Amino acid sequence: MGVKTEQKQRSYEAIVASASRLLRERGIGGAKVADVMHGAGLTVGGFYAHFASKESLVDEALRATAREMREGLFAGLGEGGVERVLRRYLSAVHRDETTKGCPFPAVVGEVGTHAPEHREVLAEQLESMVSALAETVARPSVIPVRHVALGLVALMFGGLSLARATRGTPLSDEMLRACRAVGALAARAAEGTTDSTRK
Amino acid sequence: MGVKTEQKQRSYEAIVASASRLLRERGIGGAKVADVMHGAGLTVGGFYAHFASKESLVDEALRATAREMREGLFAGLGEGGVERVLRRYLSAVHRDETTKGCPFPAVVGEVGTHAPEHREVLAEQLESMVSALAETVARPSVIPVRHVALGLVALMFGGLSLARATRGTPLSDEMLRACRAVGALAARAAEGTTDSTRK
DNA sequence: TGTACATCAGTGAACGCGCGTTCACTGATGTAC
DNA sequence: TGTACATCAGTGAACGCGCGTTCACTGATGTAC
Repeated sequence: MGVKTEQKQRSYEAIVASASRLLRERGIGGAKVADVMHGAGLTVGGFYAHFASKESLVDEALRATAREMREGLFAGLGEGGVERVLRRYLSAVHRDETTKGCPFPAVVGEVGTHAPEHREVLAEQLESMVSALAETVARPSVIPVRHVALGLVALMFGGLSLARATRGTPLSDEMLRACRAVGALAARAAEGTTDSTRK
Repeated sequence: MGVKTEQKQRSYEAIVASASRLLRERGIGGAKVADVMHGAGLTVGGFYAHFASKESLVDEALRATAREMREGLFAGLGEGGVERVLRRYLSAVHRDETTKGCPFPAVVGEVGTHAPEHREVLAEQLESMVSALAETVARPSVIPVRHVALGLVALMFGGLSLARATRGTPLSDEMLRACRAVGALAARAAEGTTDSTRK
């Protein structure tokens, strides 16, 4: 097991890439096996030569997309990079390019309500994101750096999810803007900086 | 139209109440028509004497649950009540009682990915929540009160959604606690209060 | 070098199941005379 | 007061469709001799 020809490996990667797109765009239920295979240039029947079930494909795509997001979002950022992360994550581009970026808005609701089988993988990927974000939080901090990171992840995820769900209404852009402002405010307050009037 | 016997009106209310429970617990896709009717003490076939489609039931239940949440969450709170709202919303009880409370964690992901037909109703109910929360934000504020409310709603929604999706893992409780702290920090920072070391 | 056979990735139709919706029917209640 | 009929809320089986999964088959590639 684990031994694959090059051709099969290429197909496997095409399936994961297609699933990664569809999972973010349509969620777990919306990423249908036939559509995923079609997106990989293959047909339905071949799927089970690569994965034991749709469930394991979703887990794999969730890991792949979360890692990809971290690589883009935190690239070249260290301590003090929080505001840049907020601007990248809570941008109109990120909201509108639904096949790329963060997978959480498309899957968290489903995992919370009727797909607990993905809870472990989700928690593990969320933890990775929190840890990565914590690296960009300024020290010293008036509350634990990890708490700041957890709160900011909730704000970012919440803001993006709500902005996507209200796309096309005035609330959507407003939500992104407000979350960037409130996130920056919280980050600076945690830092202890009292210059709260800075533009 | 609009004319109903008392009996039919009672059945209608039982259906909406059942849908309100199931919608919050299982989301739009998980709130199946047969289950909703069974929860109301009726059978499937009778559904279409009350609603034109599942879609209109979901809209109705979304309005009902969001209103109910606002009535509980903001009851007896005025300006300066933000921290109490945060403690109520981001509590373990609210996370665990999935048939009650906020409907957003169960529906926002679906509306964003594959149920745009509920976008209008969702946006309207979200707007009501933002307005209600804005009433509890302290004035004067260093950024618009409405922006503070938008950011806090995103933080609250995001924190509750993530805590529910990771229920049972250590991350879940931690997320609630961190969001309460970061929310309070942001609210105080907006207020201009510099006493950021208050316990 | 050629022939027979094995291996392997992928195909596409079919299966089983669940869901929203429809519809002929039932049983209770009200009304005309 | 009793009988025939209309109305109305609800029943439960059936329909059509979509989805995850299975499976007999195909066509290409590799290997033995």
